[in-house]
Amino acid sequence: MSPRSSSPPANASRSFNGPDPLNLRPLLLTWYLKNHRQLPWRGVDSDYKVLVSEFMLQQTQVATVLPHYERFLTRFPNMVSLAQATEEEVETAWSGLGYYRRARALRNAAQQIVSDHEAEVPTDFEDLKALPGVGDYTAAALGSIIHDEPYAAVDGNVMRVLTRLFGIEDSISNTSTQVKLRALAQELLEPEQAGDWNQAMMELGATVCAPKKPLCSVCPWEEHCVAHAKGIALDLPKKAKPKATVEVHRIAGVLLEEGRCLLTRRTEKLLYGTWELPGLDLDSPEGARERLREHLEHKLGVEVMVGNPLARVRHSITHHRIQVHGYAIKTNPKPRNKKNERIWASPGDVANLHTSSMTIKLLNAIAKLKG
DNA sequence: ATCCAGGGCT
DNA sequence: AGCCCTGGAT
Repeated sequence: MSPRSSSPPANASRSFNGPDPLNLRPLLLTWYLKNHRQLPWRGVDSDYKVLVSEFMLQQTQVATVLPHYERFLTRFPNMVSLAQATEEEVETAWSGLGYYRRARALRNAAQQIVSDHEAEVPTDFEDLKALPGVGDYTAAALGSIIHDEPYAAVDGNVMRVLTRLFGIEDSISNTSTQVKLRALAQELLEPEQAGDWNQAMMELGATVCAPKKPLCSVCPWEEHCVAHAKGIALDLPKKAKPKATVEVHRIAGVLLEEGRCLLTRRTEKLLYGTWELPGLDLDSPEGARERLREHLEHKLGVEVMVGNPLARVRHSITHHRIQVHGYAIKTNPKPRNKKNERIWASPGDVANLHTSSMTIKLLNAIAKLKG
């Protein structure tokens, strides 16, 4: 056994062992300035645009966000227009993006920014975190990108970069690991260029330090990366096992009349409040027809006849695997529109309602059938 | 068809 | 710790 107690770690002032920030920083920043993607919210002098982009980018990848971002900005061009919009208007503009709570939070955040911060995204970390829908990550992203405040932003990309760079094999599902990674990110941060630094970390994670196909040969940190040296990059980050999936059968009634389809408001927790074809969620498809008939007669208050299955689509939400069964329905008499509950919607109307991708998929399947 | 990426709230 | 959505990769 060789004695090792006599030599303290070279980086004793830091909470981690491994590459030195002073070496790492210029490598990443140079790489970023040369290689980053041109995105519509990058390099703009608009706190509002950054705010909208950060909310959309929560749990959502750039490619998915892009088309929604442009539409949303056209619809709500500035902080005040968003603050003054109704919840319904904002949800509609958010349709298809998912995690609809974010749309409501964003509107509420805009209202708070207008009323408490003179319509400008605040600078102080606690003020940022006090905004609805803003947690540690988003507060740091907004503060650094808009105001160049030295807050380290740690999202999933950054956690992947850090666990690989330092060869951290603890599960990132543990809160304690996340705390450790945030501290690490804060020490690594280039405090003079926090906005570029955070975006560089995320850009590296998104484009080079990818989950399945890391492009180590073009990584500015290749020679410093512990996981790369050990050949375990693909094994990191470690995370907890996902929950088992639950089967859900959505039994929906297709009421068609002169090119219009009857939609009602969803009352189940999943996708709550979105407009959809009327029906019910079941654990199994047993007795679907009869259950649907009872449900619709109760819900619509008319006599209901359930016909043939018209279409079937699949949709997965988190750990729910949903099979949507659409049955042809005849009623007597025809149910009437009812404000905020029932609407006979043309395809054009559907675009102006708060819907989910599940419903759009089913409507598309039916439209294809009918030609 | 399945797997998996991606933050905040309660 | 459990819950929420969509789409791209495989």
